[in-house]
Amino acid sequence: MADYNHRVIEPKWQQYWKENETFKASVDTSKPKFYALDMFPYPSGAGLHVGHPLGYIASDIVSRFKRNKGFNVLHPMGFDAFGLPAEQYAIQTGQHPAITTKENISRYKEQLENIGFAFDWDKEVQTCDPSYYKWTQWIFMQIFNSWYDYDASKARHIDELVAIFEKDGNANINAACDDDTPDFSTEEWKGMSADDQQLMLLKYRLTYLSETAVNWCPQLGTVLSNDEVKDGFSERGGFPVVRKNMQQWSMRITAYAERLLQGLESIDWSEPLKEMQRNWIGKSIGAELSFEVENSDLAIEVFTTRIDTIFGVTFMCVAPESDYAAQLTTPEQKEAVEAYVAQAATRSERDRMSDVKTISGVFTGSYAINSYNGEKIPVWVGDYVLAGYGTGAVMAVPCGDQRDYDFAKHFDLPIVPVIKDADISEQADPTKDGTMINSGFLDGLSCNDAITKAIEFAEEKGIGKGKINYRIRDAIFARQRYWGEPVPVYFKGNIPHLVDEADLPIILPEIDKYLPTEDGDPPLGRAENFTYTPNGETEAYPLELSTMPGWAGSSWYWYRYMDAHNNNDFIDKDVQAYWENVDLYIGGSEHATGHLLYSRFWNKILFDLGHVNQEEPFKKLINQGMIQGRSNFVYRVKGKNKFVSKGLKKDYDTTPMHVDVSLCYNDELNLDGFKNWRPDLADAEFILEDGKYICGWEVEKMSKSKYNVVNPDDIIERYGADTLRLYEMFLGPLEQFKPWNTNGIDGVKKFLGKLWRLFHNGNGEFEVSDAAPSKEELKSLHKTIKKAGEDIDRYSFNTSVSTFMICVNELSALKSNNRAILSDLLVVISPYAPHITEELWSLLGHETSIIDAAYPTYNEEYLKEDDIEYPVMVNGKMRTKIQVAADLSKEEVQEVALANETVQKWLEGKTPKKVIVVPKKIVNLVV
RNA sequence: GCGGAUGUGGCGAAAUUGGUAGACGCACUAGACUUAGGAUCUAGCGCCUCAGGGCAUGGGGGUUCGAGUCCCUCCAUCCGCACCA
Repeated sequence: MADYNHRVIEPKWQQYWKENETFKASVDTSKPKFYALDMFPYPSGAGLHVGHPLGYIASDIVSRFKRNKGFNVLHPMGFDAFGLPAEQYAIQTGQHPAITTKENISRYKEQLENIGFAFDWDKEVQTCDPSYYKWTQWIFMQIFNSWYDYDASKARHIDELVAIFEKDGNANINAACDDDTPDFSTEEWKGMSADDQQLMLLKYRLTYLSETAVNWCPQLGTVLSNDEVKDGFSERGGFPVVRKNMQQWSMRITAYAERLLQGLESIDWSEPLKEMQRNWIGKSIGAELSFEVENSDLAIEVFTTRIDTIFGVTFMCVAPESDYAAQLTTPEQKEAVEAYVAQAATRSERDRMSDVKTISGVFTGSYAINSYNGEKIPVWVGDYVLAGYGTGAVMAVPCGDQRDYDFAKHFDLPIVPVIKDADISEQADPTKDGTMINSGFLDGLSCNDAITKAIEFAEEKGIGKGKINYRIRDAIFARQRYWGEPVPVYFKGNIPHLVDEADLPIILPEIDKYLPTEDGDPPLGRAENFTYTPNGETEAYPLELSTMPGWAGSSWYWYRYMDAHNNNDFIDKDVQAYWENVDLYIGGSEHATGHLLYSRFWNKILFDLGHVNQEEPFKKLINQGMIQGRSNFVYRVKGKNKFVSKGLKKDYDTTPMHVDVSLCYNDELNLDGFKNWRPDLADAEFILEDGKYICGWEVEKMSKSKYNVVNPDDIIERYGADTLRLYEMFLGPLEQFKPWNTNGIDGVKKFLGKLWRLFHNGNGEFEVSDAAPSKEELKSLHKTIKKAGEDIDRYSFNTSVSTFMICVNELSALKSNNRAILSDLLVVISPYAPHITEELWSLLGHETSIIDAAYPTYNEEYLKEDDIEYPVMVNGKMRTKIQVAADLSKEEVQEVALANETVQKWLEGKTPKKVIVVPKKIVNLVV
């Protein structure tokens, strides 16, 4: 073999790894473990583009590096295979989503294999596989059988709750439950029918049924997720979407709000990502307060973070959707309020959000009593109050809250200042520093002291208490769709029961059409005999017709990889104890408040119930930046089939037009290719500059319609997988968003050619020397070993590629072909460019894969300089450079510097006040 | 509005702890070898200046012998949340 030929080498080694099961990982307690995980892809019909593998390449590099370092590495891959596009395709074509999914997966696998990843395919999981979703259903059952004990701060088995109810009723427990849960005694519990007991328990279970609003599209006959709805219309088809209440499964993630927040402190995630989760959880510390209503038994409950401003409350405001609105309206105001509520209901969520400037509201006719000063305050309905947050009612303090202020100004309600020196002539002042005025017994206190005092008062009078509120809502756990996991629940009457564990999995049934039934049931309603007969009974009961949401299968998959073929358990306890959790997780930040939050939630439940030994699933998380498309443009002269090169376009009236990026090389248009691209361009004419047609470009999202999609297969065919891998890393920092730009790829390809030539003589024959390595060679190598190792520790892959280039350049300059040097160098480069290094490694005569080679350690001895050059500065300005031996002390360097002629001249006989010698860097004399 | 990031040559970018800013690569220029190759090798490549030297990390100010890095302030771009009481 002569020249470096990736087309021969790469398939050869991919085949070798496959045959030898090189990447198979199993428990080995003699070695430390390392678990590298990628967010598994949804296999879409479009296949992979060059942006997808970015994170996989990074995790692959770390995996291979860790393996060379002696770790037992688990690096699996699988597919998040339930999802909407396959179902959509099924609705249109009638093809079963399983077939579409299977085809897409095999395409994805082929593409992934071409890149040479060190995946252990034996551990592959597919969420749509019954042997996988059996355990998703099993986990659902564990969650169903749990309740959350706030006193113990953990989930416990529902049987323990039943035992408590039997002993003490529910008076003494502090559990997460529905808001409308009544108090009951032991006797009352025992007096309930079995069904009523079940309905009561459902109010405590960590997954429960409740009425929730969904986006219902009557024309499509289906429920849509929030991101499928745009401005009140379905994204697909543009049909109107309405809010509709449906009985659905939810997961009580709110019970875990505090622990999800606290847990962030213990994990190594990026600050922006943690911040996103914190915002999503939305903790706010305040107080809950109840206001009596004049001439009524009702009380209005509010949540406030500023109870110190209680004396500044001049009105109350309730959300139009809240029950308060109807309850508090007096007969005189009935007509006005009903009209307002009806009008508010027609405005879509989005209208209300985008139109925050318009102030609207109406008086209910009722008055509340401020228990702190006995004052009568009017109760209004206003759509700036949200039904979904807090209690759906607020105490309005116009002096301290801008929305209350605007409302008060608009309806001419009083504004009472309660903080000294706050200027509220133009707007509210929400700041919390100052002393209280007009505030009765709070006068003279600071805001913080006033909060404490006001809460004490409320507690004494029994009208309120300190409270922590969270913004996070329970997660809806049902989709009225076909292509998802069936929920392992059947109904006796309206009471849900779990199927027997032995009957798992509940297989997704075949149906004739992937659409809802005529009477509006989900697609599963079409299945024949989709029923369940409990053990020992003869009657068949209907099964739940909703399927699980997309996030179900992805909320535990990292555990299944550890023990993918286990038929007896979702994971073997010992296997889990060995692999623990994920050491490095790489994926996009778009999952910040979805997958990553749900996964932490489920993991905590599994932890509480004793199924896993780690409370957090992902120790270290990196968000790889998206690779954007780099679109190319040609400029058509208006009204003509003539195109003008970018540099000359200012002289013409032109319209830009996307051109396929594969027709451009370094932004120069391939004219013949362009003419053949589309029939209407066959007789296109060009106005060239310097004989070339130069295209314009812009960074956009990679998409088919913009003709900027780059397929990794094309890059691999032309440049090779090793070049692709190195180049994606070389493109810039992993976390950064960056456009794909093939312009620089030649440099990386050249580097691999140079590496190849280090091992070959001028005739292209393999030739290495067995001579002892020279000092320069050792220095170059050890510098590289050190830098590459440090770079991986801080996930700086782009700088490592530079380091390799420098090393290869240095060795070429030294005409080095030393076996020992090159052998170590190969191991260092192998995580990045596995194929070429395997080939050269085997040419060196090694019989095992380079992935099992020991990573070389560097020796400081070789890194020492003979002489060090110190710039000598006087008052920070550079004067001269001195050469000194590397092992001189600071004082000795200082002496040499002071003795230097140029420096002497500058100092003009003066003695510097201060001399700063920075080791191996610089000498600075301060006069 | 709130929160978070980012800002360095023609371009992608380095600079890990405050210590010679621009490593490495692309593009560009010149040359060598060839006798067409999108090959390889060598050299040059921030700006100004005749030079000594000066100016440069979004703008302005500060701390320091010394600032891309720390502090204050303003500007621009991107992302997330958004009437959250």
